Amino acid sequence: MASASKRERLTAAAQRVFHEQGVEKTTLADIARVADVPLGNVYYYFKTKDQLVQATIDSHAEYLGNLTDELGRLDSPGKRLKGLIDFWVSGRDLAARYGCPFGTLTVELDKREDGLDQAAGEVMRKLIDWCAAQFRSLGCDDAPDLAITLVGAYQGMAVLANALRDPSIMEREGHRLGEWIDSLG
Amino acid sequence: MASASKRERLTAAAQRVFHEQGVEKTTLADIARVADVPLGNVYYYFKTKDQLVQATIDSHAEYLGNLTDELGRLDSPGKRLKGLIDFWVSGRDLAARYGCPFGTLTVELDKREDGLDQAAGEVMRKLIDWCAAQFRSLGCDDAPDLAITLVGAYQGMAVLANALRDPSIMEREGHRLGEWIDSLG
DNA sequence: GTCTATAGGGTGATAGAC
DNA sequence: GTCTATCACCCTATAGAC
Repeated sequence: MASASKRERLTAAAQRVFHEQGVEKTTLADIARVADVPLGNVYYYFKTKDQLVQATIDSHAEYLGNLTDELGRLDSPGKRLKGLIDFWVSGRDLAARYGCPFGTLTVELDKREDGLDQAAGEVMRKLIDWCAAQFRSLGCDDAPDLAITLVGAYQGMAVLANALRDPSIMEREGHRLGEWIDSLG
Repeated sequence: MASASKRERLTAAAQRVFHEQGVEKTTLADIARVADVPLGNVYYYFKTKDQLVQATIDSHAEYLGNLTDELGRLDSPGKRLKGLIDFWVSGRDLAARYGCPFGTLTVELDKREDGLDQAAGEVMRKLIDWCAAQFRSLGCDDAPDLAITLVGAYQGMAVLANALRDPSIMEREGHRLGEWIDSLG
């Protein structure tokens, strides 16, 4: 179906350009050009720019859902958490240039109060809850706090890798987090 | 001097509004209104919007410089680092609503490549270097890495406190960081 | 469903009076 | 030094042909 394909191309383009330029600086013309769709046609698929932002949040949520589903097949909670860390580190070059694809979007949307900020926060909470479940399986009684520490460490290392334009920060911090997980199991 | 006062009012207004709304979404009219200065007059003090962004970065750098100078008077590196953590935690309510005042600015500017991104990165590096000096005084041989971990932990907790609109995250994480510092000394 | 043309509103920046 | 008026441009969104 050609229309579904165009919608997907627009969503993918929006996700990429929002990450590289930020939401506010990005124009619908930017997204239309990257998606190779005429500008006026964008409005057939998304009635407002905010709907493209919502589609981007949904896309991140779906991607994270698939990722945690896959990690869930690993046979121990420690392996699952370390698998998540490996995934984060594998994105170090992109994070060093444009920041965490989902974190920077969340930070930008959090300055608003129109619902899109909460939508992004819910996706973040879902990831934290998944981590907390793994820590609980490891036998930790302060699992929710440990989940905050883990996801916070990732968001923080992404901010610094981005600010200093240094992906190796994420390798070293990822390694440290891996040893931390091992020390808990 | 009235002109210096207006310049300061514009800088302070820019810093506040950039934090609350983000740089891209903020108009010069927003800043002029908050500073109580007529719109056209802004251009007498700052020839472009980017110069207001640069003034904001300089203001953050000066504030952080004053803070580390004050903390430097404490009589042990452990107290200095924990003093920095206390300062971070004391800003938890603002961070939960709008993120770290300097971190969110850096994240937004890092999507550019016009020099303002590097200017923000240098201020972040200065803070990390100060922390590294404290860890060195504590006798740690991987002081630079520990500094990255500490500042990264702060940036990360600020992102999560903001995304989840929960300042208590910064209290708990701040407490954890304090115990971590104690365990090193 | 697809696309062109354009409306309508707002933005950064400037010219020039005082 | 201070401020008003306004330009020139760009953006989101719509109307309507095909």
